[in-house]
Amino acid sequence: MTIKDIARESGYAISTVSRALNNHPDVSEETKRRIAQIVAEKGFVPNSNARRLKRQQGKSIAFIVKGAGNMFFADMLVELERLVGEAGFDSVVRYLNESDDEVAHARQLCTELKPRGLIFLGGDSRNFQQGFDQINVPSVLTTTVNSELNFPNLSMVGVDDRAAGQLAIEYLLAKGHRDIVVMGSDHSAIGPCQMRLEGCIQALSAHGIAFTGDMFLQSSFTMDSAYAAMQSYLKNGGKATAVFAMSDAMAIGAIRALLDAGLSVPQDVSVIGFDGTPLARYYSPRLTTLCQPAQQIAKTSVKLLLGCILKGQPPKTVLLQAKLEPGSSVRAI
Amino acid sequence: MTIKDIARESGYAISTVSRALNNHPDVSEETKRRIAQIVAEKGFVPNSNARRLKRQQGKSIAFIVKGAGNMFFADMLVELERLVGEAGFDSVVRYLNESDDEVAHARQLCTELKPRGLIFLGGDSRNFQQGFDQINVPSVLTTTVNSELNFPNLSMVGVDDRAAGQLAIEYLLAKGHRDIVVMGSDHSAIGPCQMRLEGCIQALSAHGIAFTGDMFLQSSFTMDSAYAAMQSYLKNGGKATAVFAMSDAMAIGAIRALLDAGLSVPQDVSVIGFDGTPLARYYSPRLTTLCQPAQQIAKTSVKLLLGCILKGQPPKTVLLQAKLEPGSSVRAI
DNA sequence: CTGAAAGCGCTTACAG
DNA sequence: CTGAAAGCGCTTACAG
Repeated sequence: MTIKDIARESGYAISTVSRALNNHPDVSEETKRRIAQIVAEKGFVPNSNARRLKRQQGKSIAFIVKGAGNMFFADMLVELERLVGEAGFDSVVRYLNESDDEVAHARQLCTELKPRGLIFLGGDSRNFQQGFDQINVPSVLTTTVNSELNFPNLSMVGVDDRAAGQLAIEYLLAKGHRDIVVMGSDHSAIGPCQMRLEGCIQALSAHGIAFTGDMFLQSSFTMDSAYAAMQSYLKNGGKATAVFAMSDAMAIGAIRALLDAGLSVPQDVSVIGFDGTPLARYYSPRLTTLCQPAQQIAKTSVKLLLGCILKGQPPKTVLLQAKLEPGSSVRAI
Repeated sequence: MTIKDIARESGYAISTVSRALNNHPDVSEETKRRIAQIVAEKGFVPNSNARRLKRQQGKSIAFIVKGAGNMFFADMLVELERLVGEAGFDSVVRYLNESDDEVAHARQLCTELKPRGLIFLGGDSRNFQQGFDQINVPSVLTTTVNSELNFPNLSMVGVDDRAAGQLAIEYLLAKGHRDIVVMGSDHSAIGPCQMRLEGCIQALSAHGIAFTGDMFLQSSFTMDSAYAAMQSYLKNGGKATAVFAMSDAMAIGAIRALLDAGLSVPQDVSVIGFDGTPLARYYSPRLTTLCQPAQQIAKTSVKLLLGCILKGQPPKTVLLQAKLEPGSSVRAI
């Protein structure tokens, strides 16, 4: 079943059928209607390979996701796909490990798929600095903004990570905690973790507490990894009264390790997460967390991307604020 | 940069370049090497649209997922994508609502994308009975097996849902519970819920307990929906001492509702989940759950699918057993 | 082992 | 408003 069959069936030429299918302005309504009817009758769907070959570009947006197990990204992704779908784009998703080079993968994807746009969920600025200049489709780096990144086709949408890190620590300080530990991924990578950590350090030093290396627990953004990190911290005699984990998944992994060590949360140790995933509200204890405005991030990301693709608008950087959502995983001491 | 450029650059004809690119047997090693070198040098990647248009089929496997928020499916999907990726296939994912007709969507996807195979995560037998005969690519219905489904291109891999339902109830009965409530999605749909419920009813009646409609709480496979279902059950004076929820997400939603009503788990109410997602181990209380062998299901599904696609093997039905994983969300009374 | 040529199913100037 | 024709970048019989 091809456009040829529809042409024969309807009595119109192939080109007219094509135009009708694409809702081209200069086809009479009558013709459009008759062709639409036959198309519906036969259940015809245009071959997207042929279409893309001609158009020399797909109708797709590619998503590059760093960390397949990242709950926050997973939730975001569903929303993002819904939004681009509404705008008539297909979406293709590529999952990467946290350590993979997302920009190199994106370059490959571009030559392969010719997507109209790219959305990165998570990313390391160093990779962008090194290779993003070879990418020329409109892109948005979502959930991270780094002011050092400056490309004519890259928008950024995310929360103010430094302010959020500061907020987390100030909250714990206000609750009387002095012995605080921060859990994040590799902070030498220039990304949200580094920014959040900077905020932490700033807040701590404003209260006369010097940040030292043993106050940082390294973990990837998974429950398993956080569990292991917290377990080894405790084994080494760690005695913090509060933990700031840079994702809800990390927080949950850490809490499990605390519970398994016979400690309770928040009686013995307070824990604050990051992201504000639905799970934070459902976990027990209900997680105190820095809530990222996921809906707004998703909506803004898609809006900016479509603006670039469809209207040639310049890229933009949108910085949103994370909001502290109190749960019951932190207590005052 | 097209195959034409490579042809000019290398001095070979387009057709030879194409054959070299596809590692066709009757191209001399020497030629292959020289062409490979130029391809690497130029960073040439064949246009997959043109390729697919010619071949009249993609190199992709399509995944149809019912329920974007289903944690179990999400974890499965990552593993499935990894496996088909290793075998050299692309994967494309389509998320559907629980109420959508997955077979109708699959049909559309087939004409659009010409995938080599289909993997359904979740599915309603009625939809298959009605429309699957129009799908002719090798497919597997994963996480559900229904003996009434019989198609020459449909494999099924999943746990014995009836036995699993029985197991859950027998466990609760053995712990002394008599007042048990079952939470699942629409059980008039012919699917895993119905099968599990049948197992439940069988186990109950073997112990002299008649199953009545008020012992079933309907909910979709999300935390939110389970929360609402449990909340309204409690509001109506529900007094069960144990809940069997047909997914871990449901169990977590139900637990939150119990906690919010001032009840504690498992002291006041015991809860048993289903799936054995990683979260079950991390939740507190650690969830008692019927663990599906996700790795094995994924591996088997991909093996069967590739067998059908690559070697023309007939479809198979593989029934695995769920295993009760004790946590601390159930107590003996 | 290699080349010239047809054709996959569309879209889109160009003509009318 | 509609049609005839070229061509997107590949693959693959067919011929040599």
